[in-house]
Formats: sequence, C-alpha cells, structure tokens
Amino acid sequence: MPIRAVSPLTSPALDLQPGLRKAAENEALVGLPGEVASVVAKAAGGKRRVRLGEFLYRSGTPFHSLYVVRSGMFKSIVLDAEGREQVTGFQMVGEVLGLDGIEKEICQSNAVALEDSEVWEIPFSRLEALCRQDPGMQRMFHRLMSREIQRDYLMMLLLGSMSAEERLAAFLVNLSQRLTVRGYSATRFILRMSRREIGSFLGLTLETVSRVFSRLQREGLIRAELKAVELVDIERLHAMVGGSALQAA
Amino acid sequence: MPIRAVSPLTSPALDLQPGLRKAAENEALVGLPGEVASVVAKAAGGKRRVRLGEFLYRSGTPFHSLYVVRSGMFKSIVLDAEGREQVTGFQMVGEVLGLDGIEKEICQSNAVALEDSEVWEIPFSRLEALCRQDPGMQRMFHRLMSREIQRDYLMMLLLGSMSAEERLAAFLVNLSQRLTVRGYSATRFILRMSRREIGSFLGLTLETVSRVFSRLQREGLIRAELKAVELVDIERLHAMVGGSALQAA
DNA sequence: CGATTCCTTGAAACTTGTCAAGTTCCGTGG
DNA sequence: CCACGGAACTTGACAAGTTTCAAGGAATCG
Repeated sequence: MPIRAVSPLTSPALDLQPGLRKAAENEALVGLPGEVASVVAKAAGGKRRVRLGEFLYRSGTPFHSLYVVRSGMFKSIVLDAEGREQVTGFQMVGEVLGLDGIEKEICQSNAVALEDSEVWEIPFSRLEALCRQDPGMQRMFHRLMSREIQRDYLMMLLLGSMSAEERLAAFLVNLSQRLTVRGYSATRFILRMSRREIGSFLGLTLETVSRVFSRLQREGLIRAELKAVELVDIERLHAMVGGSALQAA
Repeated sequence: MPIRAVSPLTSPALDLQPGLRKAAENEALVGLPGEVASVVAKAAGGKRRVRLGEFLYRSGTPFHSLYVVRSGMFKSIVLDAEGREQVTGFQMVGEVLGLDGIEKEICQSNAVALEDSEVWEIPFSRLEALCRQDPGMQRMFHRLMSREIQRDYLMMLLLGSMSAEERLAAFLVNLSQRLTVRGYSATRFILRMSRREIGSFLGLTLETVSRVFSRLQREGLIRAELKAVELVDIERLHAMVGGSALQAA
C-alpha cells in the first residue's frame, strides 16, 4: 500500500499558530510562522512567480531585495571555483531568502525553485527604512538574521560531527517540525528535493542518502517510497539527533 | 632552526587599511577591520577582560550585548545534548561575538578566550537605538550579520564537501588573510588553538589534523612546529581550496 | 512512448576515525 | 632552577564509515 502522504503543497493548513490568527485574516499570510508575517504585511513589494527549476536569483547578480516564500519551496546553494556545490538550505512557506546578499549588495548564493513557487519581494531599502521607524519591525528583522545564524551553527554541528544516519534523522525531524508549525502532518510528507540535493545539504553522496533511507526503513523508523516519507517512530528519530534537531528554522 | 613566527599578540600593526587611518587616531581602534571600527566607536559600552580559558558568555544565560574583540582571541562553540561539540568560529581583533543570542535574548553558544583577551561590550539595545537614528550605522550592522551568514555558508561548503587536506589549507589561508588585514605577517603566525579545537572547527579528529599538518609539511606547503606555522607555498595552498578560502571574515 | 533522470543496490577502494603508545611541551611546586 | 605530572602532539596499526564505480530498474517529462 502506498503511503498516502499529504503534500505540503496541496493540503490546507490544519491549524494556525496562536500568533497567526490575526495575520491569517489577510488571505496571503496563512501559514506564515511568527514574526515574518508582519514583516511581509508591512514591507512587501511585489509578488513573483518562479517555476520549478528557475532561479529566484543568481550568485554574482545585484542584490536589491529579500524574498519571503509565499508558496512552494526553494533550495539555496553556494558554489566554489572547483565546481563544488553545497545546498545551504531548503526554504518553505514563510522563510526568507537572500540574507547573504546584504553585505556586498551582490547575491552570494543561488536560489532555485524546487517546484512552481511564489515569493513576496521585500525591497531591502524599504525594509531598512521601516526598521528605522518601527522598533518592533527592527527587532523582528534582527531576530530573523540571528535565527539564521543559529541555524547555520547547528548545521555546522551536523556537518562536523554527526553520522550519515544521524544527519538524515535530523533532516527529517527538522522537516517534520517545520511542516507541523505550518499546519501540515508531522509524520507524512512529500520531499520536494532529490536524493542528490539532500546529500549536498547533508554533506553526503546521493548513494549514501539512499542507503540510509533504506536502513532507517529496515529498522522501522520510517517508510519511504521515493519522495513520499512517513515517520513511523518519530520518538526514536528525535532521540538519534540528541535534541539539537536543527530547530524548526 | 625554529620558525621565528610573529605572534599576532605582540606584533605591532604594520599597516592600516585606508579606511582606518581616521579611526586609528583613536588609540584603541588600531587594527580594526572596516566597518566595525565605527560601530565600536559609537556604540561601545564598557571594556571587559577575559583570561585564557574563561567564558565570555555561556549558552543559556541572558543575552544583553554583543562583543567586539579588542585584543586576544576567542573560540565560540555549540554543544548538543549528546555532548557533541562544534567550534563555530575563532574570533580575533575586531570581530564580533554573540550574534546568535539576539533572537531569543538568550546566549545560544559559548565563547571562550584562547588567551588573555579584552573585548568591548556593545549593549544591544543601544546598538538598535543607534541604528534607528543613523542609517549608516544601521547599514553597517546589517552588513555585519550578513557577512556572518556568508561565512557560515562557506563553512557548510567546507564541512560538506572538502577533504581533510583542503579543510586545513582553507583554515590556514583564512587565518593568513585575516592576519594580513590586521597588519600581521601573512606567512608566519602562532596558532592560539589546539589541534583538537582546529579539528572541532573543521569537522575532523585531532589525529587527522595532526597528520595533515605533517603531510602538508612533507609536501613543502607549510612548516609547522606545534603552534608556530609558516606558510611556505601560499600559492599552492590557495589553489587547493579553490578561491573560496572562507574569505577574510 | 522513448529518453532521461532519479533511485537503489552491490563490491571494492579510500579516507578518516579509533585505539594505543611514545614524545614533547608546559605549568606547578619543590 | 629543576623535577614532576598532566596536557598536547605525533605516529602507527587497524577498523569503520563513506565514497566511488557500476549496473539495473523505476519514475517522469516531453
């Protein structure tokens, strides 16, 4: 029997976080976690559609805006001269893209849509102006960047000292948490990214990712059928990663 | 013949960056790279001494301030429930500590002095107030956080897809660049951190770090005598890491 | 539908980790 | 000033985990 996984794409939000009930009155902000909602409400410029495989922005191009995912999912990747490639994150609804471009006013990474997606564009100069006027907005934006830095530190911990099995468990638990916050199933979901992309994110080869999926399944922790995943024993998965499940970033 | 390495601690700054000549007139700001200098000049609260091995702050304690290194060197580390430990960075003069505490107003990592050191304390509420008044200050602070995020992405690239040899080369080239900016020798310096700490930073064991030091030395790329390092063939070291030498963060 | 991409699995090779021993270095106290 | 003890470092041998190479099958897209 196939896993009838609920797609984050097509499923309605089951429940909203307390802080979101207000924001939810605005059609578009449903499912936005915490603070981001009000940043978007006040600072957003236009919307933009990005189709599967298209770049939202490319490394080396001028930076003008941050982007908040409105629907769909993105990956951001950094490349080096050797052609090495590292996925630095997967962004889902309500998460922010482009923070690394602020410093030089040039995009430092690439953002690619993993499915047909939509973003709000947040012109950065507008955001900065708002932050000067509104201490609440300022605080939110600073929290946002700080949160990204925390997430990065935990990624370093993962990449620096966890086994392949632990990394994948952390990845799945993290996805589960982020989906839960957005009102989706904590235990069944569709991966939007390939094994290769997961591998790049976790510092593993695609073959290792595939093998670990199989192993976790044999051990009864998950069920996986290609992109469809079910977390069978979320307790034990959580235990594997020792609390630091990358947080629901 | 022992390497007469120049200690970053005791050596005078050889040259100042153009943008610093003004700031340098202020005794304490000599050697501060770029933007940080003026942030410090305007926003700094008190100074604080931290002896070798002492914590500047600990994970879990309340967050009130950022810190700019005034002299000496720090490591910042994150821990997880399993007791795994990851060094997320080594901070030298002019670099900033504490950015990850902003979001929750609780320190999320630990900062430990690798030698007797001094910091400026930057009360965060004061910094935010200044940022609201002064767009230049605001821009600087945002650049600072963005820069940290870029650095983190490059660390992920390093941890996710570079060999032990490449990681150590990147580490040494990065140190060299940061020392150069501060007016120290690009080719001879004293490591303030142990092999174990380097290993934790690079996602390697101390034994591997030690072996790679030996190997790079056999290959004529460096000379290493415990903490004293000389970069003999900085060209080739740089080539090994493919441009993305972590940048002079 | 055909071609392509993605996924899984096996076997072998390789890099790095683990365990262990020996040496050097350094701070402390005699 | 020297001796002692502990920490840091180096090196070897071996084990283990992961990558690499290769092949076959399944799914997806035009």
